[in-house]
Amino acid sequence: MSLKEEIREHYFHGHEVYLRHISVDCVIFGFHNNELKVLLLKASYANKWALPGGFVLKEEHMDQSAERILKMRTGLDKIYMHQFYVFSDPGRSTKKINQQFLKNVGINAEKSWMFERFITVGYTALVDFTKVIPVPDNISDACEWFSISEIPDLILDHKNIFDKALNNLRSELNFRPVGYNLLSRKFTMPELQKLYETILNRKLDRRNFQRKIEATAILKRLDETKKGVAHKAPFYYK
Amino acid sequence: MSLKEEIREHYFHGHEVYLRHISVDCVIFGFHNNELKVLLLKASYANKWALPGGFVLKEEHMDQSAERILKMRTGLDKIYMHQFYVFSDPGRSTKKINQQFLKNVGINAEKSWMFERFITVGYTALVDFTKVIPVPDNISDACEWFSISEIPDLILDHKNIFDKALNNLRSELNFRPVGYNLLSRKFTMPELQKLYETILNRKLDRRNFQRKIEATAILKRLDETKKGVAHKAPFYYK
DNA sequence: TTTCATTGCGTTATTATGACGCAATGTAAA
DNA sequence: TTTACATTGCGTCATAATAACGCAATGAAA
Repeated sequence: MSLKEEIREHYFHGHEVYLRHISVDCVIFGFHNNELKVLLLKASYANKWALPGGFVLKEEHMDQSAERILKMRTGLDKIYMHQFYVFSDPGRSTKKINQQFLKNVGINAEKSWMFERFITVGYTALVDFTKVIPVPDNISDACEWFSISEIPDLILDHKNIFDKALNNLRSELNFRPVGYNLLSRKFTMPELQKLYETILNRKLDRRNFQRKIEATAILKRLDETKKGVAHKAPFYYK
Repeated sequence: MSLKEEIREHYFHGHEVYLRHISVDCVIFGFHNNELKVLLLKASYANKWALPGGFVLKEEHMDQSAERILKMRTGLDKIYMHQFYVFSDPGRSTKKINQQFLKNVGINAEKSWMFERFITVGYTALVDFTKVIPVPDNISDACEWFSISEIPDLILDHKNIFDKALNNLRSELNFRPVGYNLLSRKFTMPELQKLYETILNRKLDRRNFQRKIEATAILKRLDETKKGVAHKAPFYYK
């Protein structure tokens, strides 16, 4: 099936496969070069970027939809995903953007389930940056990581969704040791601290940080040390 | 329009007014006689009880749907409602229960948007028990308060929804002074403490409790005292 | 060999939390 | 009228959690 046929199929018969009015948007966080990143898709039809999203199959749990979307965009499996908010502003109309998209690919449509109103559920995932192979979906031109300090223009209310996800991550970090899902299996304390500082957007005391992490998280210290600049840096893993 | 016609209208044409596949369920908490209560509807067609629920109008924000449902069941206006979770298990089929209901009222239907799968968003509200006038909806026989220690059999996954709401309330109470939305404008410290103890399901130290509340919440102490048994009980209001 | 940024492992001060003492109050019983 | 007593306001003290900082050891770079 050609891309155009796929799109036609989706717009004219997607409602036979997916639930109407409901979508899922994923805010996928990664960490690289001491920067917190988020995975975005290039929605060239709107000349903007977008969060990876999708729809809920008729017999599918929404958590599974989110995991399916994550898998398709990153290749990653069995990552814990967490719903954080429902966005239901009736003003978040996807109609215009879908019509523009169809026009671009040369499809005429008066009516489609995709023109109707959508309520979207936001999900977050914390992934190991190095394990991700970004794959755009078939209506996007690119799938790339963006530093959270340099988010481009996003379609619809995706900036709002992203902001809420980041706030959610920040508050969650305070009372759950969820951070090292963003790092590789092996990491040093300074690396973990840098990650926390980036997410929380403030400096932390090196010594207090180490104490607190060792108290709350179940980490195992390895004898191995890092080869780099100054002094030993024992490795930890979860 | 007769009730039967209303029901027929809802089952056969409701999807022209509401979004398909999406519902809202409200867990409305109150406090009375030193007990935490929840408002339930008698779904006699299933011989069980149910959370007050409803659907999302085509041009309505979901928060407004929840407020509309609250208003209809309690008469209360402008109460802050808070979404706490999306329930999307494909196993939560409303089809059977709706068919049973239609059979009871003597309507035949092969097809209806109400037979399709629903994803529901849970909302909580904390209300002043004394201000509520419970009103059943037109498919229920009663609307009553139940102590949370004596929840009857609930339809579908409503018990699960209720449990999640209660957990949500408990954890929220720890870091936000949200409790006195459940009390009248004027209340004493012992009353507020009893409320907290009921929600958290454990005893609290009287003196430490007072200290903490006065530290976190913006309460104003009145000169007025309670007429009752022993000693003065200064009144507070928010 | 020296320099120096970085790290591991501490101390001290401050604040938050939990457990409890005690005198004052005001209704109810004597 | 007097006494008893449950309850309240206001306090102390011990412990735990948090924040701020000292210092010697390390090991690559100068």
